[in-house]
Amino acid sequence: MTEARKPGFSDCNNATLRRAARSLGRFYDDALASSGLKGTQFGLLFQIHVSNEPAMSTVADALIMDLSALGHTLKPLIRDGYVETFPDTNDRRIKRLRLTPQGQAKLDEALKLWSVAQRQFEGKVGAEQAAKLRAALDAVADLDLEMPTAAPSP
Amino acid sequence: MTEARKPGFSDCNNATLRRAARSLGRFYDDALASSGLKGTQFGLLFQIHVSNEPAMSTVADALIMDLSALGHTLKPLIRDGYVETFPDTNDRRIKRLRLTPQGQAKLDEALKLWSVAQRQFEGKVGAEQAAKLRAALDAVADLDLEMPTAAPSP
DNA sequence: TTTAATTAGTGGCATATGCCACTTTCGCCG
DNA sequence: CGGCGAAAGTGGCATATGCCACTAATTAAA
Repeated sequence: MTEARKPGFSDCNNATLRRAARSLGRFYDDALASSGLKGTQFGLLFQIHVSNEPAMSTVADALIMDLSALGHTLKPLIRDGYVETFPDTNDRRIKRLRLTPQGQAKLDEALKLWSVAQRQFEGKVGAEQAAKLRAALDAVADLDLEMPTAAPSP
Repeated sequence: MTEARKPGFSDCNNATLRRAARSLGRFYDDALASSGLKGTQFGLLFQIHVSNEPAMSTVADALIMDLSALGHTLKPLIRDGYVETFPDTNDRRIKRLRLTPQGQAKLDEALKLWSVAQRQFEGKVGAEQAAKLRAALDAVADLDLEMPTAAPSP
């Protein structure tokens, strides 16, 4: 036996990941609080900002997020006038996204707050280490995980 | 020139972590689907299982979760008869938690499904690597992060 | 011991996410 | 061309999480 495992911390990769996400999420949320944005909203605005008037499905894909979940998450941002949608000229199914001027301004404001949190975090764990962790997380996120369900392809 | 670069989306530790959590969460959720439990519920049942009739605040603490959030998350599990509460004999403020026999059975059932997912995951990234990642995540979760902008304590 | 400060939970409100059932469009055939 | 299956979104339902305001019970002060 290795050691007396502390009774409470499971080996579950998922549980560990969620726990860390809750912890870090609160930190970033606190940092962004004065802007009125949550960490997720900031991330979403940023993703739209760096994309080229992306379709909703494109953003959902990039963030590995359910399309309907994206739709829901987008609502408060549209309601508050930070994001607007407009139809694709070629495919009427597609709704493209872009930041409004206010959205752009809000993002700029939030970026300042974000960078403080980011520096704070990297100061604690080290920029190197943080980069490595992000790389590992991206690798995990992009894994092609599939449960060995019955009947793969007949 | 330290500037002139837009912080790539992937530079945000929080966004990267959430993205990975969404991805992995879906995988574990899929694996547990037939049990009717979500990954978070499984984790919560497990935490209660390995603890000794813990108080709600103890569980919330272990999972780095807001106490009220725990209360909400607990509701469906109590409603479905997997968890029950009972008052602490010494401190009437405290509500302790335990699994019901059905909860225990459901956990046993879910553990089988979970281990398949867990093996699947570790088969992809390697058990060593997975353990390292969990350690890194636990370290991040337990960091004492605080924004320096907080009011100076007199 | 009466009171102030703290701790444990609850309930309400708001966002975050997912799945499923539908609807509208497209693109691809036969 | 007409129909069919895939793709993009929407809306509803349910869980996941947090914060805030409030209540009840304890403990530390005065």
